[in-house]
Amino acid sequence: MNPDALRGHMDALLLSVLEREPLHGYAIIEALQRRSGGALSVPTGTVYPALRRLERIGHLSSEWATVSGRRRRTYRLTDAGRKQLEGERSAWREFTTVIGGVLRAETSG
Amino acid sequence: MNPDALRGHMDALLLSVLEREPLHGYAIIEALQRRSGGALSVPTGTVYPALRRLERIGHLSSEWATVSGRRRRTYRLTDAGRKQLEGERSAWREFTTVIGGVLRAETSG
DNA sequence: ATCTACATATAGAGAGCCTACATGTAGCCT
DNA sequence: AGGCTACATGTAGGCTCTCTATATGTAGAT
Repeated sequence: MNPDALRGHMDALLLSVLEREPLHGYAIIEALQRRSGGALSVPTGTVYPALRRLERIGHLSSEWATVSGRRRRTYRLTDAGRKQLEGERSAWREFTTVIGGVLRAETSG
Repeated sequence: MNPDALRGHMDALLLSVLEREPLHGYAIIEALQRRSGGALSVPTGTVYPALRRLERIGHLSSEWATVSGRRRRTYRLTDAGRKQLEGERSAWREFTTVIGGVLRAETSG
């Protein structure tokens, strides 16, 4: 998967895996990999900064926990984040329709 | 359309509009707009450098022409460009499948 | 002791899309 | 003559995000 292709879709992915339940960063990476059937291996250097950014703009909130001696930062969707996820989903549909339409275009012009 | 979403898909769009016939930059911009039903307004500052880049890596070739007093640089697909377009199309299908799958995921995990 | 899995974080690089600006022709209108 | 719009190409610089590489530390197995 070309990294550049993920641009602008990372937020949607992260919000999406957090929709059902709060997760910490490491678990989010695993969830993305599992849900994508192994196609998505998003590096920590991408995910952790992205999560912090999403928290900064109010789409996520986080709290620390210690589980069996290891510190975790667990993120959950805020109300704004849930609303944002809706927006991301409809943006995704529009995006695929538009780009897909151009790529498929067999008609004149 | 969020600019970042286009990242990594610009090449596919440009190669795609050049598939049937050679076009110059300005006409390419119009073609993208027309084919997308008005959704894509790609600025000249994006298109012209991108076309040059695609020529540099051998996916396009160009030649100058003067039409009614105005200079045009007309781009056409090379064989490599045509092959690349195939690759872009299958990459697009995989991309939408993977991301779409994660965004839609309602199943456990 | 050493290795792997778990867990978070940052610095810096790289790339590409955008805004803004620069340049010039043609044609229409006043 | 002057001004406006459409046509046509191009570059400089900014911005933002993703990635690579690196750092730090715990737990558990060998």
